[in-house]
Amino acid sequence: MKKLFSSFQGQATCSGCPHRTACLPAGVSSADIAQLEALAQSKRTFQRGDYLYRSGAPLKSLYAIRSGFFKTQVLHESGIEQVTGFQMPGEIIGMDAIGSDLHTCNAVALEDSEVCELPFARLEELGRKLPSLQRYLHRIMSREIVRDHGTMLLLGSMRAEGRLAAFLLNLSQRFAARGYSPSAFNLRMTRQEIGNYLGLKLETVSRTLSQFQQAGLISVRNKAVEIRDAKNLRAFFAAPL
Amino acid sequence: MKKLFSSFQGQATCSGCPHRTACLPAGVSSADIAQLEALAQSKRTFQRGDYLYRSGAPLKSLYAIRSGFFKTQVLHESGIEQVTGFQMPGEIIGMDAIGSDLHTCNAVALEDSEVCELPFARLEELGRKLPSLQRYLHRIMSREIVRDHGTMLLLGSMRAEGRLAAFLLNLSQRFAARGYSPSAFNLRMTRQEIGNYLGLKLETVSRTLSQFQQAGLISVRNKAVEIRDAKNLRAFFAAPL
DNA sequence: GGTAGCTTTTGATAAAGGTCAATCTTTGCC
DNA sequence: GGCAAAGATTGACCTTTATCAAAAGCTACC
Repeated sequence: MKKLFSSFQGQATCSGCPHRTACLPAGVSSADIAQLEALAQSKRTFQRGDYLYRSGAPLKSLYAIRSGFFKTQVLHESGIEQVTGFQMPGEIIGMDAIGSDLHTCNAVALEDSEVCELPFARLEELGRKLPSLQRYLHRIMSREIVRDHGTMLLLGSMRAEGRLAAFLLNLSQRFAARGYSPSAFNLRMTRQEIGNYLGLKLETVSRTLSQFQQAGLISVRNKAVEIRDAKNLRAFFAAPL
Repeated sequence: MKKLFSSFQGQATCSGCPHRTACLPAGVSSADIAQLEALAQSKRTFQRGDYLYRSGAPLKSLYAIRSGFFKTQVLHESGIEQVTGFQMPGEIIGMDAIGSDLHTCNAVALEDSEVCELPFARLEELGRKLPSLQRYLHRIMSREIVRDHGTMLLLGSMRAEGRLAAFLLNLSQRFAARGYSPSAFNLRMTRQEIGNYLGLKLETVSRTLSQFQQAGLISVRNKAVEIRDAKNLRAFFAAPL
């Protein structure tokens, strides 16, 4: 069989996964984990730039990120694109496709990554049998809606400083939730990608980061970021739009 | 029993509802409609400015809009707010609350309106019995995610003209889908609310509408809008951000 | 039916962020 | 290890949209 991208098929086990407390199993009662595990049978790997799925592709599965980083982007017919989010381990992606049975955005690996594949038809079916799984599925979809509302607030009501501050603090908090340092981490995306996500040009991202550094709020060197003054960074949430 | 806002309890019937083909029942096989109808037992009415729910309120129900118009808005601790959408008859709102069991935004009536109340616990339970309902619930949540991605694209990648053109065309298309004229309709929201939704100030909204009128693309007089040249309005989708 | 208070429009000015360009740094490949 | 390509920084300038202000149009309530 021909290999697509750099995918490889492997066995995924939730019980041994470091993200089991953040990922799907977190919402599923322990008695039912085995059935979920049976469903998440295959694991695929990706290299930087590989597509997990493309806009227009039929809905097959949801994907739990096991390692690595992804971005999702929507494309407009005019050629413009908008990054809609950055996803990290333990997060589930692909829910955009449920409404129309077609994916409506691209998901692209930002670094070498692994995902667990969750065939959606079987997930839905299993949800009918396991109320905890059904509930959890609803929860993660709702949370994506709430997250998107937060991004809309950023884009619609905050200036460049506020957007970037919120972005950095959000990454910090998500790293912390995974047991990594909340104050020192590496950005997996370029300034271009950050800017596209935040509705800013890459030059503005670069300038604003430099400005934060000047002010002693962070230190940046390329992709390496250290948050030095989270309190005052948080204070940038004020929106004179 | 004390009346909340201007609510009143009444009987909702899907079979006689003009929005049955757009609303929840559209996805539910006709044999199962009766069970859904039994669930949507109560109907509530609202006047302009009334809250359907508020941020922080516990999840109780989803709501199908039967008549009227709502806006949803998220609030930031700093006091800023962002309108996340405008909802019209046949649309379901309240899904923001499923993730945390608390509402994360306000829903406010823009004019006198009626909603059918769908108690969420019973909806979820019924979903386990009726695969078509389960599927439909998943679909509407996914569609809200996709809609939000579209709004993020507007906010992140388009200039004032593009945002407003997209906004008008989107309303047009949704009115058309409900059997109203796609070319002549009344805005239910103020310039202020449109601007808040689109990340623009009300003056910019007003100026851009005037500019569209000058160019012969639309005619506006207060809330009354007529789309005169949808083709060229569509051409404003180009994004020099 | 008149008046107070929104809402909308339009103008003048200012500020935020985009554009263009040059330079420097990092990364990846032969 | 060197070189090409991609990514990041910084500066000068310009466009877009916000801000402030004034006036006119609607709406609703007494």
